[in-house]
Amino acid sequence: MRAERYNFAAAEPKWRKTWEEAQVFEAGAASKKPKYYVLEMFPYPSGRIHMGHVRNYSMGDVIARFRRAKGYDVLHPMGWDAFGLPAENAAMQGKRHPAEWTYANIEAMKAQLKSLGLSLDWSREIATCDAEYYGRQQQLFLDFLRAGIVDRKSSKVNWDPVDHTVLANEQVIDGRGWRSGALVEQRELTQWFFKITNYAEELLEGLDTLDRWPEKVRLMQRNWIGRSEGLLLRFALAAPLGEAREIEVFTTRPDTLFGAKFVAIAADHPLAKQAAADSPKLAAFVEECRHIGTSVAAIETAEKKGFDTGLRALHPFDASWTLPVYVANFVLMDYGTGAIFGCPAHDQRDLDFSKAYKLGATQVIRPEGVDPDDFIVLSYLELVEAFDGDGRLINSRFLDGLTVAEAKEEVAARLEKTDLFGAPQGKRKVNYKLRDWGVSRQRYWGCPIPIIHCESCGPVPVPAKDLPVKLPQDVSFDQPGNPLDRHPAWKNVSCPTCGKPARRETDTMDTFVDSSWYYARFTDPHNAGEPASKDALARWLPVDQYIGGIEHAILHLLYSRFFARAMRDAGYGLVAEPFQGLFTQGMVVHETYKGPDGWVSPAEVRIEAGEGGRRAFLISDGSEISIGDVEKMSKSKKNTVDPDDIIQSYGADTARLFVLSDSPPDRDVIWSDEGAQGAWRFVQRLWRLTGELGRVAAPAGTPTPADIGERARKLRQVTHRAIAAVTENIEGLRFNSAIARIREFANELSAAVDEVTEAGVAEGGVVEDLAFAFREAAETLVLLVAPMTPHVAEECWADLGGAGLVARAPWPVADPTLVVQDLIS
RNA sequence: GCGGGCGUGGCGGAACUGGUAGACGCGCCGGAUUUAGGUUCCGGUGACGAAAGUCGUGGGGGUUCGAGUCCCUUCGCCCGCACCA
Repeated sequence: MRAERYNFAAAEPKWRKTWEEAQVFEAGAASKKPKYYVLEMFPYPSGRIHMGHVRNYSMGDVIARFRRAKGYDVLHPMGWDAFGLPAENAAMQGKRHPAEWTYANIEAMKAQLKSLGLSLDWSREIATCDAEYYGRQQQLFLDFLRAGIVDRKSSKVNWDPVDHTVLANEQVIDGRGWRSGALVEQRELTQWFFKITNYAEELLEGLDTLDRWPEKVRLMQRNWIGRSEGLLLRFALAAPLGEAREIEVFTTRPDTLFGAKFVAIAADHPLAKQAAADSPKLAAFVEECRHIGTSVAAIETAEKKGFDTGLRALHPFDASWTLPVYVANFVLMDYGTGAIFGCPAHDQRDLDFSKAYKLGATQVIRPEGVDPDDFIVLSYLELVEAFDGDGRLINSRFLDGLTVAEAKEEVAARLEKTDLFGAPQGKRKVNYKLRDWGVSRQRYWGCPIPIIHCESCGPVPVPAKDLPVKLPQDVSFDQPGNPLDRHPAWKNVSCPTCGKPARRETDTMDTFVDSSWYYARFTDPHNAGEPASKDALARWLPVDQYIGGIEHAILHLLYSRFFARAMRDAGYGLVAEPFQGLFTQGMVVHETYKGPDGWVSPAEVRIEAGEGGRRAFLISDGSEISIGDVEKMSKSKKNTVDPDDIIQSYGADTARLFVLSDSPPDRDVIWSDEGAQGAWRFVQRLWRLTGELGRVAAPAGTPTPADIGERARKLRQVTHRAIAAVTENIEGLRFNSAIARIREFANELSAAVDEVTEAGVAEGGVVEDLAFAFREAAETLVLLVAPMTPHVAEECWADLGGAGLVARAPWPVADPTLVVQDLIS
């Protein structure tokens, strides 16, 4: 007896068990098929999944199921980005060991993810905190070291005083630590670096090949790499200061050299420090510059300030022409050489500075087709905007009349031939904003850097046979800092080379290292001898479709792109671009509620809708509260919805359907209970409609009747047009449109059933051709909706008497002759 | 400042290379069913109009037989980067 309502609570676990037992989702079973690798950014095991995860993984699952149906061998794995600070913080507060905390969270989240019915290959599960994983990462580190991609150098680092660790430049936002929010201090430390700058050009060029990435992300990376072509140029000092007799600057505008009015150096520039030694006032100014914040507000409001060092620089083309040397607050030590020459007429900052210190300005470039009288100013104080466009050179001696490009070339060519202190005075240089990636972190819960420091031999790699260097379990978190540093038994070892007493490197790797190669590990997740076999990498990489949040547009994605190249150069034969297609999904947002005592969670709120609009009331006492803006789900605003609650009351299919419908996947989707109910109704409707269709459809396996009548042909057209449209929409990742089209198809089928029922054809069996068309329509509906709502699809499929599992059924193919529109004049 | 995205009913949003604007859903209105429903089913729903019809894709202009879509111009919102020489 067919149940009137679809019972998700019984059906969902049943089908998940069936899939698992049949190992439907394990990759590599049929390697003759073409491969398709779909990957969603793996989660941090915080303990609970949130709606963002549901959305992210539902999208990936639609793609995985769709591709599987299209005949691909699909790799769709899942794992855990399991190292990181929260585990240590939890350890400090809750007295639980980070490992215990992390693995418990993984278990809890895994159960939640499983309840969503995702078509994941769990046999490939990895956690970055497993020695099985991080041991291979240590191997990679040593491979990179051998390949010259790892460096150890003393450098100024960003020190987070709250988290007691070093941060990469990418992890400093507005001068504050990205996690702690603490003001970052500068410290001089010896650190391990990955030489990502060696790959700057390649990483930049590679962006052009990524035509399935969002333009926005490619641009963000391009800006981050920050390539600029220019000239390194040395100014001789009129009189030496101690040993120093020159200043080197970097410029992208050597053409404006005859418009130079001053040279400016950063407050941290060695020359500034030297000059400050003899001048208390200059020293005070240098100190002041240090304290100016680098926040957005500070930069916008900061005046251009400077201080004359008293030094004078000689113009490269005219030794009788001296330029004052200023320390200036707008010159950055960590870009270029930390020194510039200022051309006020053609650079806004230089103009502001020049006006403040009365340094003058000479216009040396005039746009073409402009009346000189309209362009040339009598006094530079009349200049409001520096002209940085194209034109021809004026007031520039031998450069006069040349274009900007020609003048750049001319100046570079001349200065490359000019000698200054035994070397060419100028040198063409491509400069990048990108810095080397400092990976040392003074934390416990991370991948140990596999190095032993020996007084005689220096830093010695841990021999391959001793990998993995495992984290010790017996550590304490009763004081700040790195517990590894306070663990003598672990720390003190003998040197692998000379056998003398030595100590282990106690720093661990930045957790971004862990996530920079996990996509590669998934191809061969349990390989105990190497990160992954060449065969496995060759079989599966690159990832065909990667899905995740825009927040990783720079860090994670750039590091991963770097790692793929580094692994290639270390002999793993990886392809350069790890992610062929990238999709950045929008957030799940929810309206907020505020009562007299602050934010109220949706679970405590009852919504009443009427002609006066929607109103919110507290369930507890019935008092009315206000409805606020729709915002990103967050604990602070209490506007979160727990996926578990939704799955409990509506089932996984409903949750999946809703996060995929309504909004385009790259935009935010507003979660609302009304919307969830809409999805719920459709899941129920699928079941009901399948029953109705089953009543008028031919039995499974009925061959196409020779004679197709008009009514049947119309129905087949409806079916095949739906196939074509839904297929196209899923391929284009327009899941919202795909679902809309499926609902439309369902509406059309309802109408068709009504029609035949009214016409009386249904009772006692419809005619053969129509019964066949209904059979086709019913199966098609189930097949099309299966990637989104896989459980109910299986239930309907079984009810229709379909062969095998929907999860294994091939995707329907649209008949072109049925898809073409009838001509309308 | 530089860059990216967007502007369509009460709301989220459809509309392929120009071809019936508003698919699909939410909400709302009406009806039905039920011992019982915040969760079921059916119908209606851009605006104005009694109707025929007219007007409608941020504003203005243009190309075209035909424009949400193409061109010019203008207004507004969101996001990212930012003293990078």
